[in-house]
Amino acid sequence: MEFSIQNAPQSKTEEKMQPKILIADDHSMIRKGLKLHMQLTLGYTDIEEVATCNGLMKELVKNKYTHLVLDIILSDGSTLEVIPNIRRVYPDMHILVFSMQPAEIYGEALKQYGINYYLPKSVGDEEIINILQKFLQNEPVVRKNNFQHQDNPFKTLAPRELEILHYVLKGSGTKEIAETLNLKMNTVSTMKTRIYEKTNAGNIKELMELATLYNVNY
Amino acid sequence: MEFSIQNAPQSKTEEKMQPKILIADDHSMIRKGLKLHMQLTLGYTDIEEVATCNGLMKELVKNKYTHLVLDIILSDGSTLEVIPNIRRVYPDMHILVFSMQPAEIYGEALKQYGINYYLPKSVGDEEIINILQKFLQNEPVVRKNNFQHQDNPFKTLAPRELEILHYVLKGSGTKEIAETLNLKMNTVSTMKTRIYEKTNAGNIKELMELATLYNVNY
DNA sequence: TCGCGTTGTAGAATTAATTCTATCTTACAA
DNA sequence: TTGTAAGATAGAATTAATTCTACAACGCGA
Repeated sequence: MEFSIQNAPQSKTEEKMQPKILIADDHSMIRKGLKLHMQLTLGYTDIEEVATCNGLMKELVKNKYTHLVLDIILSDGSTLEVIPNIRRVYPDMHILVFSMQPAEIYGEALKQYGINYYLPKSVGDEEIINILQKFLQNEPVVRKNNFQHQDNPFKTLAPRELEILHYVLKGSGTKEIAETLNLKMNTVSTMKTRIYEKTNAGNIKELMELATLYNVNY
Repeated sequence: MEFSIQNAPQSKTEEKMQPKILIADDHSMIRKGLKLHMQLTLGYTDIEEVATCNGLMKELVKNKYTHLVLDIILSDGSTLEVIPNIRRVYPDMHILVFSMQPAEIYGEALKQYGINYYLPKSVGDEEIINILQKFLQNEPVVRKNNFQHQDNPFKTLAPRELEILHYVLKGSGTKEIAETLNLKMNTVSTMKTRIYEKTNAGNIKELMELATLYNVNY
């Protein structure tokens, strides 16, 4: 995961401007926590909050914001759906995604959208404040990319493995797959093992998440 | 869902005591939000926080608390697992569960554990403060049980079954779950069977989809 | 063209998981 | 208050799944 490149400040004017911050999250306590923390600990005062994608878009046309803190999943949809629109209309907007999902899952997608700040909700208080501070001062965040799957992990799967994958993702059991494809169970097991190795998934859940992420419908 | 019965204050002494509050949640921003809000808005000052079940139990023996605010799922397990222990050792403890799960799912289980306060994270700021206030003043909370979703297949699950479900949805295997919860594999299997029966799910995929649909996720 | 990694397949051995049955407890309705 | 259902737990038997090993076929780079 690579989050080190950061948008340069667009102009002298903006650089001096106090950030105007908008938080979008469907949990009011997260919004309050972020807001109070930014106000009390970091000293930023100009902070608004919304709970929905709809509210987010409305608020954006109503006021000029410089920084957005977005959760991914809101009650009326995913911000992933609206980020491209936001990017189109406000190309200079600074966006930080603050989500429950681990960075590995959405990192790829977010990079494509030019999102350089990603903060998992699970990290500690100090780190949150630390990253937020950098974000609001438009400082780049350097992330150690201790492990990166630059590439779609499914593209290394052999044809038969993809076939097996299809049934696995459908929820079929080993025996059932073996019967359907006229194979021995150990054959199917072997291929399942290879699928898990190649995708680095640790269990069905992870495999399904990866498949969703990379749009592997098969 | 019926949350109207409330523990009576245990004694005159306790009634006058300032509540000593412990928050358990795995998201630091939720903890901070709750804490700051309780301090700034409600004026309670004696508030500690922990992130794990383990930390929760340790903190409970270290200090005498009167009120607990608990998320259900922490990184090292479900508080459903420790609530019975807490109840045994501290029968008078006031407990409020503050969770992402809809009340319909866990409500039954929590009622069995004598938890009378349930607060979904999705509700608004004002309501959170309102319920928290009542909780901390040991006032009963009356809930309108006008909720739909009679057909929610998860609401028929027993407490232990919900616990098992949690691990199943995480992708854990039967053996792993058995070891984690100190059970025999056949016990876990039996409960998995019941979960599948009650939810009418035919395989893990369907179970996960149902869980997503009904918002029963970690 | 040779060799080596990948693919597709299984046998044998082993381990994980389920099923079927049963016990004990508790809650609850008759 | 008593019988019955639901819940939580396993033992024994059985079945499903994995692992470890192997091997033939294919493809491709040196």
